[in-house]
Amino acid sequence: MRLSTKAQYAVRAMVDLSLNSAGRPVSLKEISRREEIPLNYLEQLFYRLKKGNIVESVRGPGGGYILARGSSHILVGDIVATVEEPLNPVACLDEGSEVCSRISRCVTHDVWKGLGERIRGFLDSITLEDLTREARGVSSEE
Amino acid sequence: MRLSTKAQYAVRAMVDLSLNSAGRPVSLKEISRREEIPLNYLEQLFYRLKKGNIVESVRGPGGGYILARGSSHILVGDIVATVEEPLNPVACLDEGSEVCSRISRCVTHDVWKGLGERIRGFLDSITLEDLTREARGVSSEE
DNA sequence: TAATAGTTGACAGATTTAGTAAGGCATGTT
DNA sequence: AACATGCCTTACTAAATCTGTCAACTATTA
Repeated sequence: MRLSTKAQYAVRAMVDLSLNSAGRPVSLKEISRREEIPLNYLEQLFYRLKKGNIVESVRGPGGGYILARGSSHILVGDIVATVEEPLNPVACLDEGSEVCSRISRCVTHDVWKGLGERIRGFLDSITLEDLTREARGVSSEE
Repeated sequence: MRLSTKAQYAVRAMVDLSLNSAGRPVSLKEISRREEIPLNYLEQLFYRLKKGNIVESVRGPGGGYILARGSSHILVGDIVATVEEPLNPVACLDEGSEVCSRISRCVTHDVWKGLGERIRGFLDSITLEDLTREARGVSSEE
């Protein structure tokens, strides 16, 4: 029941972006250095994040990425779902899946379905703004 | 964010066991046939389930497995945690892990911690009895 | 003592994941 | 126009994990 590093990196990178963008675009190079995430890997993640309308890119020298909307309107669940395709705990909850097998199928099916809903519900209850605010608090305490 | 088939199989097998044990032990062979789960794989699972004190074994002819306690006292979370070792969404929540890296660590750390608690909480809110009762209802409806 | 059934460890094939590499494209500055 | 910056995209590989198989062993009962 592990979350991929994609999701972990993506959330960390988004917090970093939100924290360090003072109106200007933030380059992946910066984020890569600060968060110690391989640049090429970040590029893959931001390619998806852009397609998911979570960030926008600014090309050319001095370019980089900016948030597509206010951080209070970006949910952690959005970020995770964008980079980690199937957030469902089991395969038969995905689109166009076969009917599950045998007797107790519907029973356990509902359990996994409920679990998936809880996971999404929790991640959707936290905004990027929440994390950014908390991060500011944490770093100023030490 | 997938649950392993181990966990899925284990829960299905436990429902089957609970449903078909009328006082007598149920052999893995039976469960394997009904649930279409490879026998050798089931053996591995029940080896763990026994060590986790969820089932007890009866050896010899006519032997098999029985529940270690009433089905209302067996939680789905128990079953899943027993066969799927780390139920934590990220590695740094496991025992004896290193400190996470860089700035936003504590922030995202708490998110994953909360997520893990929600997952466990949900799975612990469902008993084997719940599933068994529901399974009886489902099969009699068709 | 033979048959049944659980016990246990080793292992292999398939799949997924994490990360690397490399080249192309678009944009702004000089 | 040319160059530098930095995003965009595909392809690939090494490692880890997952799923399932094999095989031999031990305990129990008829």
